[in-house]
Amino acid sequence: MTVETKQNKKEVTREKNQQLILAAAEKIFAQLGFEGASMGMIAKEAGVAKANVHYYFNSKNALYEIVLENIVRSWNLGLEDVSVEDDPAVVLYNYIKNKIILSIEKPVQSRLFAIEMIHGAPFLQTYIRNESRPWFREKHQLLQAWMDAGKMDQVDPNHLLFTIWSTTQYYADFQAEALLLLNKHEYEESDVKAITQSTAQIILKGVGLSIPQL
Amino acid sequence: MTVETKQNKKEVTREKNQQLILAAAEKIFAQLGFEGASMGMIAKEAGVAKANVHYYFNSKNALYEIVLENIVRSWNLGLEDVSVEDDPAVVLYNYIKNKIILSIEKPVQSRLFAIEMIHGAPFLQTYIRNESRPWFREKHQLLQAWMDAGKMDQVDPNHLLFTIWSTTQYYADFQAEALLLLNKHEYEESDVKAITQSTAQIILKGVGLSIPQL
DNA sequence: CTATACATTGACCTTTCGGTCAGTATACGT
DNA sequence: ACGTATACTGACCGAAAGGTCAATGTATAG
Repeated sequence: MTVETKQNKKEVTREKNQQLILAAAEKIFAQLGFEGASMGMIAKEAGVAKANVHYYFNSKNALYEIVLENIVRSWNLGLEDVSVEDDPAVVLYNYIKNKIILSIEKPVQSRLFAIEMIHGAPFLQTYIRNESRPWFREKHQLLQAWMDAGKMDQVDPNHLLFTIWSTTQYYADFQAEALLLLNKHEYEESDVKAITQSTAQIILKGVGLSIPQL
Repeated sequence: MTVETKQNKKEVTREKNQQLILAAAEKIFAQLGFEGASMGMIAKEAGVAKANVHYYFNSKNALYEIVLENIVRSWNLGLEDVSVEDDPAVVLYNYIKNKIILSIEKPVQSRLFAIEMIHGAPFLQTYIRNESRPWFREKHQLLQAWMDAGKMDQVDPNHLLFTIWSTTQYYADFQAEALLLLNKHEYEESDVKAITQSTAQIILKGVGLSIPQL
C-alpha cells in the first residue's frame, strides 16, 4: 500500500463536497449570472443542503470569488516557456489551437469570466492588475522582440493578443449565436478543426506568418 | 411655424419618459445583468416612480425584451448595399471600422447583447433564427463569391464574419480587461485609430487583402 | 465505549424584489 | 369652467433571496 494514500473519511468527504459545490456553483453562476444564481439552486445542483454550502463557503460573494479565481488561474496559462529564439509561427499557432480547445471544452468557465469583465471586473480587478498585467507586459516584449528581429510583421502587440483572445473565446461566449447561425445543436469535431484552421490562417497570415507544417 | 411641430404636451411627456426609462434600463441592465438590475433602480436612474415604469412597460421581462430588440435592430446594420462587383478590401475595411466605432461609442449596448448571448439567447433566439440567419447566409454567399472570383483568399466565410465580430466587440465587452492591461482609464482618440488600424491590418492581410488607400 | 470535534440539516429571520392598486394630479376637449 | 381621460405615485403584498442557528447525526481519538 502506497504512502499517503490513507486519508480519513472526514477529509475525503470534505474534499468531495467542496469540489461538488464548486462545480455546481461554476455551472449555475455561468448559466444565470451572479445575481440570477441562488445559493439554494447551487446546493440542489451539488446535492447538499443550502446551509451546508454556507458551512464550507461563508457567503455567496466568497463562493463566487473562489470560483472566479480558480478559473482565471487555469486560463492564464500558455506562452510560459517561450523565448525570442523560438519560431513565432509555431508558438502562436499552438497558443491559438489550445485556446480554441479550451473554449470548446470549458465554455462555462469562459462565459463566467466574460460576465465578470462585462460587469467591469468588480471581483477580479486587483487580480488582473497584479497578476495578469506583468504577464501581459512580458508577452508584449516577446512579440515586440520577434518583430524587431524581422520574424513577423510590425503590429501593435497589445491588439494582437486581444485579437487572439477575442476570436478564440467567441466560440464559447457567443456559442448560442454561432450555433444558431450555423444551424447546429453543438460543435462537432470537424467544426473544431475548421475553427482552428480558419482562425490560425487569418491571424498568422495577418501578421506575416504561415501555418507551420507539423 | 412648421407643420407637424405642434404636439400636445401629453404626447411629448409620454415620449420623453419612455425614452428616459429605456435609456436608464439599457444602462442598468448592462451594468448588472437582467437579474441584478431592479425595477426600482431603473426608475431611480430615469427619475420616475417605480410604479410609473410599470405603467409604461408592463413587466421587467417586457422592458428587457424591448431594450434588447432595439439594440439588435441598430447593430444588425452594415454590409447592406454591397454587391460582388464591389471591392472586398474597401467593404470589409469600412465594416470593421464602423463596428469598432460603434463598440467604442455604444459599449453598453454591446455588453447587453453579449450578456444575452452568454445566457444562451433566451429572449433573442427566435429573432436571430428568423432575422439574423437570412442576413448571415446572404453575406456568406457574398464572401464566397468574392473568393470564387479570386478577389480574396479562400477562408470559411462563417468564421471570417465571427472573427470580425469578436475582434471589434472585444473592446466594448472586455473594456474593463483591456483598459486594466493597457493601464488606462478610458480609450482615447489615438487608441481608436490604433485599434482600427491593427484589427483591419491583421484581418485584411489575413484574407489576402490590403488596407485600401482613402 | 465514550467523549469530542466536525458535518449536516430544517426551520427561521430579515431584506429586497416584481408587481398591484386605490387614489391623486394634470392636461385636454367641449 | 368643467368633466374626463391620461399620467403619476405611495403604500402595500406575496414570493424568494441570503444568511443564521439550534439541534441532530457521525467519524475519530483516547
